[in-house]
Amino acid sequence: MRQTRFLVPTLREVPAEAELKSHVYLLRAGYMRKLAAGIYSYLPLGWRVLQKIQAIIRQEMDAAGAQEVLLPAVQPAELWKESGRWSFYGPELLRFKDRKGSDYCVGPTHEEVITALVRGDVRSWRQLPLNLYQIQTKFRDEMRPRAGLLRGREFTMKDAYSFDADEAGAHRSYQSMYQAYRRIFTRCGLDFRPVEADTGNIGGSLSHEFQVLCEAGEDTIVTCSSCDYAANLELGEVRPTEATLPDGKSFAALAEVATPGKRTVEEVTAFLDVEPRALLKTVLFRAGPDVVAVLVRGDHEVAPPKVKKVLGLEATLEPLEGDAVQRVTGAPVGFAGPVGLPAEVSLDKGGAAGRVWVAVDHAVKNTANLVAGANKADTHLRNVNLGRDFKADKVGDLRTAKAGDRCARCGGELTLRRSIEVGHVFFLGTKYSTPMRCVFLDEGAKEKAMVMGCYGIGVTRIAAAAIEQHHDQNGIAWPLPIAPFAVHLLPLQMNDPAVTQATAAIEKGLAEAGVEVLVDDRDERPGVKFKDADLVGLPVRLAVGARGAAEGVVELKLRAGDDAALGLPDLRVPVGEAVARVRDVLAKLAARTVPPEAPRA
RNA sequence: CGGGGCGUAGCGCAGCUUGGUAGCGCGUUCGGUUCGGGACCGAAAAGUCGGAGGUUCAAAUCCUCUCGCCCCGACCA
Repeated sequence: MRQTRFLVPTLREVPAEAELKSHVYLLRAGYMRKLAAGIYSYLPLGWRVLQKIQAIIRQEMDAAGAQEVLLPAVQPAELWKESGRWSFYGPELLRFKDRKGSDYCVGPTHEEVITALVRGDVRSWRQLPLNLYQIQTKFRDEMRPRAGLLRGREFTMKDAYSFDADEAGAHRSYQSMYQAYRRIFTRCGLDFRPVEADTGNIGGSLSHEFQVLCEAGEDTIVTCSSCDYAANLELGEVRPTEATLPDGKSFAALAEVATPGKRTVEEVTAFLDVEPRALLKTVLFRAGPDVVAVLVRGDHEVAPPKVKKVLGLEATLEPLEGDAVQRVTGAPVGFAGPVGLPAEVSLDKGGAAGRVWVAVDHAVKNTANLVAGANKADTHLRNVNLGRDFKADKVGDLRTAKAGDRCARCGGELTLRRSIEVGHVFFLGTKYSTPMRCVFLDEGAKEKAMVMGCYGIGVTRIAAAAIEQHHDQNGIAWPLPIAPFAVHLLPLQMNDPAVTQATAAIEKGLAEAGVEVLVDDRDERPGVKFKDADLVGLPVRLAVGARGAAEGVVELKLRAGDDAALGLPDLRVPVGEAVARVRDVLAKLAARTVPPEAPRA
């Protein structure tokens, strides 16, 4: 491809709107342009990258037995009312009316559509398992789009849905997708971790996220330094510390202390001159009609997904609002404590009474003589102890992990790292198939709900994440499999016959060898071409200069700068050998992103 | 949605405090000299100053209201 015939509008200056490197370079190097907040046009280079990523996804999905379909972007409200999400999804769902006044939405995800499709055409156990996927533009009206492609409102997603006859089959489908995802992200050149994740609003019982390690990410994951345990921060398990609790005789006497206006951990610790770890923090949640009082130490944070899991709750935990706190504790916000909490409470006036659960984190159990709220305005209690002063319905791991905590599996040290979620797999069970009557007849002619899984990949987000992991101060350095072209060929003087001849010969040779090459045939000075080549970030650069061309040599250089690592001690390559050398280098680069598992037949 | 910031030529910005001719750099076009890490000289095109209303003889500048964009917090591929 000749660059004079290819739209690559590079910018010398950083657009004011961009901050993150991936965002800056995608704009500066001419990969995309913004149309509105979180909505982008992909220019030829950008579209080639997305197509490369999509091709990898298609290969792996097909190899895993999934079939590609394309579902509508515009969806009728009826379907969403059937699943209940028309009212639950919230303002992220872009809704509109057609000319007849009927409600529609632009699909943010496709569980409803796929379930409606499958229930109509799949009736027999003989047709299962079934895995359908699509690569499509999604729209989510995000409250805050940011960082270019990392969080757009319109984005490209691969979503897959599996349907099985039973749980065991569904687990096989889940595992198959999990392995396919590992291969996909490896092939995209990403440094990632599969982590245990919360099932969130999509529901289900099992879920993993694929997180790309990167400081610019919005997520935090915990990883163990000794074993391969990794989880989303909100779920990362912590091994309880050794009990420091003295026996009952060492409990100091319970005592009230006046703490006028001191509500927060900071205020109370400063006022009483104690460490945060000497405090007991009581956080109240609403869980349906019930209340959950979660007790963690002052230096810890509650992890709601863990609480939900430990208590085995169905309902989601919502923070309890101020007047409800007053109703439960009899005190204003800031003075809640475990001592003397009611066993039952009616949250809403005249409403049914709900239970008050007390869930205690290990660290609270293992620490003696804590300071806690007294359930009385402007008052705290000293020397509060589990067992003597209050009882727990459940003791468990309820807090967010901190760096330096111990791994629950092996006792190794936990590390917190920032990351970008590029994929998510969910085991759904019958969450959608039961209410939407997606059923089949089993071998005994008995009607059963299909067991489902759903699997998403952020295609556009992969492009951004790859740049976050592969760039330097001069621009992008694409991993070969998703680079828009493999080779950037730079004739440095367009008026030198030896240069243009050598360039044409190499271009032809590469084309015949099936190597994708972009030729910078613009009448620009060498400096401009080098700068733009660094910015655009193609893996291999071939520079053809007048001096070299006269001697019959060109310069072969890797964008990532690790030429020596690939056995390229000398940048100068004879023109006649250039194509062979490039193929050799490309083969070595390609070997870097081959998944460890054996290729499929 | 809350908090902060910004809208002036394709991009980056100045001008606004103290109203009066719309400017600079880059890019673009034409001519010339250059040619291995964003060259130089000369000429040129290009802006309803985000929009609406108001104050004024006069508004990019002052006032009001709007729209858009970016960044920080609760969500997710």
